[in-house]
Amino acid sequence: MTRRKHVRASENPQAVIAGIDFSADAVVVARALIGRCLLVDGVGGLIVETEAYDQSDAASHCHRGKTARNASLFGPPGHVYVYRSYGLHWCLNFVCREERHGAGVLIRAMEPTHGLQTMQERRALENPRLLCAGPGRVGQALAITHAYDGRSLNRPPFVLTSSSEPDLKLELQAGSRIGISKAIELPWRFGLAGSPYLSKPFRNS
DNA sequence: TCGCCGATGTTCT
DNA sequence: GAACATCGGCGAT
Repeated sequence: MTRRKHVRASENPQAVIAGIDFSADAVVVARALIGRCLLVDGVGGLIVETEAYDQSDAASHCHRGKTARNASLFGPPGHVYVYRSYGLHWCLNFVCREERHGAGVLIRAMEPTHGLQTMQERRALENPRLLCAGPGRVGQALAITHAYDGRSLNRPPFVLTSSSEPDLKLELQAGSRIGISKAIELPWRFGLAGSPYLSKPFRNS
């Protein structure tokens, strides 16, 4: 029997964080992230909405290759990619797949659980339901800036942990991604079913 | 409740 | 010059 050529992602232990193998496909990582707890300097909550972006996908920042802005998308998996959206908002992504390929998961919404008062002050907003309901809002609530671009999710200020109840069955929803005009047919938006903290409800299908 | 609009950095045509 | 992985405010329904 010949030696296996296929390199299992688990052979890259640095890419496994909180039980998630970030060298897997963006869709796999995007689904796995739902229900995980993300803290930045001790502030954050449960991830309830994500979107996957892949190099083969015309809507992705990495589709047209590496530039100064998206360089960290082509770096090691399990790191962070931060970009400025519409010149105003900082949006948080997790890099996945292998180096050189470029792929990531956009964190679109969270359920605030830690540092609620800090997030309310940063957002100048009381309503917990709207604190992290959208990628720009997540960036503001967690005080994300370009300074975090390229950092490892495995090191401070980032802490990514499994759910406190690992046996809990999370019901996931999938649908079209939001705010894009290309590749809208791909059902690469994922969310925690029934969560009131989503940026937008999922259409019933 | 809906839709338009302005703010504005990076990239592409 | 236009598009863009957005958001909040405003006026019209």
